[in-house]
Amino acid sequence: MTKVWELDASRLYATYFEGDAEQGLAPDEEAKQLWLKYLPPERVLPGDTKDNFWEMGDTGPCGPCSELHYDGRDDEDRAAVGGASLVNQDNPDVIEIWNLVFIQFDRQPNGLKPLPDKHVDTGMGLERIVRVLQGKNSNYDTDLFTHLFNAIERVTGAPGYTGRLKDQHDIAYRVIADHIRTLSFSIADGAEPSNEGRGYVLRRVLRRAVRYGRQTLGVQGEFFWKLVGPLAEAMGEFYPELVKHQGKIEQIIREEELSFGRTLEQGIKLFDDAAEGSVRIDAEDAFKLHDTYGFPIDLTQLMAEEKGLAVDVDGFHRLMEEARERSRQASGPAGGTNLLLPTDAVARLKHLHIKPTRDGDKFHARQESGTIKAIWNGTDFDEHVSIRNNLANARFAVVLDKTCFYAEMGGQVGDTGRIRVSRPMGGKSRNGEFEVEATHNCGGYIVHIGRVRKGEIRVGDGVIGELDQRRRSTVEANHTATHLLNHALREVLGEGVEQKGSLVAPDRLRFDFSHAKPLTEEQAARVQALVQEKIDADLAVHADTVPLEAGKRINGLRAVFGETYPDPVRVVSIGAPIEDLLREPASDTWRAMATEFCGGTHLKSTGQAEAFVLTGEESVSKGVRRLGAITGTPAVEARERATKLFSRLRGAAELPVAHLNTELQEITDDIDGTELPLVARTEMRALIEVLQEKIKEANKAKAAAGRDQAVAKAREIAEQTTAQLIVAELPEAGTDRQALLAAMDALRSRHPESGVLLIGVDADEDKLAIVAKVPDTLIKRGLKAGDWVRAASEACGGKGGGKPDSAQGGGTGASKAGLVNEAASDFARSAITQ
RNA sequence: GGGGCGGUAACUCAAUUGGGAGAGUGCCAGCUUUGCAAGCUGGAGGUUAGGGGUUCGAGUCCCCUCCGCUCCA
Repeated sequence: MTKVWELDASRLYATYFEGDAEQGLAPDEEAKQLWLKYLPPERVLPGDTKDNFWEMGDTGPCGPCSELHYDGRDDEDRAAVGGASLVNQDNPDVIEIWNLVFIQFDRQPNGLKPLPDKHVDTGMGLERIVRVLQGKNSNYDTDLFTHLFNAIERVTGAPGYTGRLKDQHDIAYRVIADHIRTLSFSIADGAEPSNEGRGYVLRRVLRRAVRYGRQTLGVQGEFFWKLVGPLAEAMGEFYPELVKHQGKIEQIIREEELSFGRTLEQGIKLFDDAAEGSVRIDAEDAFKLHDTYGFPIDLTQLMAEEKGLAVDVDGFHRLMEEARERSRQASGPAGGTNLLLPTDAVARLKHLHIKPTRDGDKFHARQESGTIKAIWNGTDFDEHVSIRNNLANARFAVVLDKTCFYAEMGGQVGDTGRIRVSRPMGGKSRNGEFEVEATHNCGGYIVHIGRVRKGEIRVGDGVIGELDQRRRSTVEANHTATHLLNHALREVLGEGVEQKGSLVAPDRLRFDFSHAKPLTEEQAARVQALVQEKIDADLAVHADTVPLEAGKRINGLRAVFGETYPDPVRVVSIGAPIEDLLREPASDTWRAMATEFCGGTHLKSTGQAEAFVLTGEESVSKGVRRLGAITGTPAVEARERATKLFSRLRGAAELPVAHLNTELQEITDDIDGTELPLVARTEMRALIEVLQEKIKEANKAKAAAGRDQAVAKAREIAEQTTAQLIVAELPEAGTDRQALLAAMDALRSRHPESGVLLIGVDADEDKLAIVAKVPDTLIKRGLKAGDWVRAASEACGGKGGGKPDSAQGGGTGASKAGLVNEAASDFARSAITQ
C-alpha cells in the first residue's frame, strides 16, 4: 500500500479486536503487535465486537478481524480533528479499505466452538482503494463508474449523473450501475434469476434496478440489458468472463426485464392506489403486489419509503404463510405414502439383521421368487395378515428379500402386480395373494404397498412376485422415449436445455427442462420427428454399470444438473454398446446417441415404443417448460383422431356460413376434449381461426345490409310524415340495436323535434326490440322515453327502461309488433298533457 | 398441483348502477407545408380471446375453455 501505490502512511490506521469478556474472548494482542511494527501506537486502535468481530449470520464460521482505514481528509481538517477519533464513525472520508478476518470459531446456538482448521479471510474493496487512489469522495465518482454512468445516460435518455447523495435521480443511477454489475457477474458465474434461493436475490436486484429506471428515470421500455455491453467494455479486460458470456448475460437479463416490464406498470398503478391518502401500505396490497405483479416485498418497502410510508410487513408474511399452507393442502399427500417405512422402522429391520432387498433383477425379470421378510401396517410390523382381517381394504407394506418390482425413482413410477404365496410357512397360508398397488424404496428396503386379495400372507412365506407386465412395458416405452426426447431437445434447442424433472407413468410421460420461451410449432414438430426417427430405426437400448469417473467422460452424456450419482453408476445408451462408449469416450459420434445416467428400466429396442406424439407444452415456472407426450397405441390413436378432425375441418370449410358456426363449435369442443398431437392441435387452431374470420365477415356484411335497409326505410318514413310523434315498425332492422339507432338518427335528423319510437322485429328469433328518443320540448310536456318504452314493452310481455331522453327495451313475440305499435301510440298521446 | 391477475382497433390503454365501445400513437386520403416526433381536415380499422348462462338489454354479472403473466407447493 505504501510502496506500490504510495499511499501516505501517516493517513493509515489499523484496528484490532479488543476482546469481549462476556463471551470469554481475549484481546487480539497478536494482531496488535504485528501492526505496531509498522504503525505508531496512536494509529493502532482497539475495536469492539460490532466493528472487529466478523460473523456471517446467527450461526456459522466467524472470528476477530483487523482492518486498515484510510484518512482521506485535507490537511487542514486533519490538523483540526485527529483521524483516530473518526475511524469506524461513518465519516465519508475516513474509510475502511482492507479487512483481515481470522476465521477461528464456529458460532453455534449455544456459543462459540473453536474450529479445527483456522484461516485468514482477507480482502480489499476494489472500489474503495480506487476511490482513495483517485482522491474521490465517493466510490461512484471513480472511473469504475463514470463509463457506466455515461452508458446509463445514453441508454435511458435521462439527464446525466450529478453526484448528489440524496437525490432520487442520482440514487437511481447508482443503484442501476451497481445492480448491472451484480447481475452480470453473477450470471457469468452461472447463477440465474429465479424464484428461489440465490436466484431470487438476483431477481429482486434486477427488479429494483428496472423499476428505478422506469419510474425514476422515466425510461420507456427495455434498457437494463443494454448496459451489459458497456460494463464488459469497462471491466472485461480484467474480468474476461464478462466478455465471454456477454451474449448470454444480455439475453437472460433482457428476458427477465421484459417479463417484469409487463407487470410493472400495473403494479405501480396498484401501489399508487394503495398509497393514496394512506400512511401505510396494508398487508393485502403488499401481498397482491408480490403475488400477482411480482413485486418483491423489499421493492414495495423501498417504494413506500420514498413516499414516507410504512408497509405492514408482518401481515405480509402472515399472508404468505397462508398462501403456502393452501398450496401444501392442495398438493396433499399421495395415496399410500403413510405406508412408507419411517426411519425408526427401517432401523428396527436393520437390528433384526434383515438385509436390504435385492432388486437387481428388476431390469430383466418380470417374475421373481422370494421370501416375505416383514409386513408393515402403517404403525407396526405384523406377523401375518389375512383376507379376514382385511375387511376394510386396509393397505399394508410387504418387504421381500428379493424382488423384480421397480421402486419409484428418478421420475419412473413404481411397479404394480401381485405377490403369490408359493411355499407357505408351516402350511398355514395356502393360496395367499397380495395385490401390489405401488412400490417404493425405503432406506434400501423395497416396500410393496397394497392389500391382501386372497387367503393369508405370513412372514417367512416363500412367494412369487409377478409384476403387471403390460403396465411395465408401457412405462418402459415412455422412459425410453423420455431419453430420446431429452436428446432431441438438445438437438433442436441447443446445449442450454437442462433436464429439470420428469415423470414416467404408464399412460404418459412428462419432461421439464430449462428453456425461456415456448417451443415454436416448427421446433415441436422437429423434436417429435426426431424421436419418431429413432423409434423407426429400432435402435438397441444398452445399459451397464460403470465407474462414475469413466461415465462422466462419455461425450454427450446427459446427467441431471445438481444430482449426485452413485459410483459405480448405471449408464443407459440408445444405439451404442456401453463398452464402445468407454473405449473411446471422447468421440463425437456419441453426441448423436441419447446417453444418460439412469437407474430406470427401458425397452430392449426403441421400435417397441411404436410411436411418439407430443401432446402438450406449457410453462411450469419462469424459464422452465414442460412437454407432455405419449407412446405406443395411444399415440397412434391420437394421430388417427387428428386425421379425422382435420378432414372434418376441411369439410367445414365448404359449409355455408349459416351452419359453419355450430360445426366449428363442435369441432372446437372435440379438440379441447381429447388428447391430440400438439402439432396438429396448433394447426387446427390456426385453421379454425381462418374460418371464424369468414363468419365474422359474413355477419358484418349482414349487419351492414340490415342497417342500410333500416336507414332507407327510416328516410322513407321521414319523407311521408310531419308528425310530432313517430311510431314505426322496422322489420328490416331485426333486433339489431345498432340498426335501429342508425334509423333513429336518420329520422331525427329530419325531425329533430319529434319523439320517435322504433320497433325492430326478428321473426326467426320471435323477438322484438324497441328504442325511443324524446326531445327536451316533449319531455317538458310529459313524455319520458323510459316510460314510453316501458309501456310499449309491456304490450308484448317484455321490459325496458332508460333515461327521459333515450331508452331501450324489448320482448318476445314477433307477431305482437302491431300491439306494441298501438300501445306506444296510445301512451304517447295520453302522456302529452299540453 | 393450488391460488391471484389479465386478454377491448395494428400498438398503448380508457369505458361511472348493465343502457349507442372511446382516446392517443400508427395507417389511408385531402389540404397546407416542405428543417428535426410538423400542422389542419376527413376516413378506414372492433364477434370486446372463444363458448354457454342471467337479462328487454352484457365489454361490464355467473359458469366453462383457450392464451399470457405472477406467486406458492
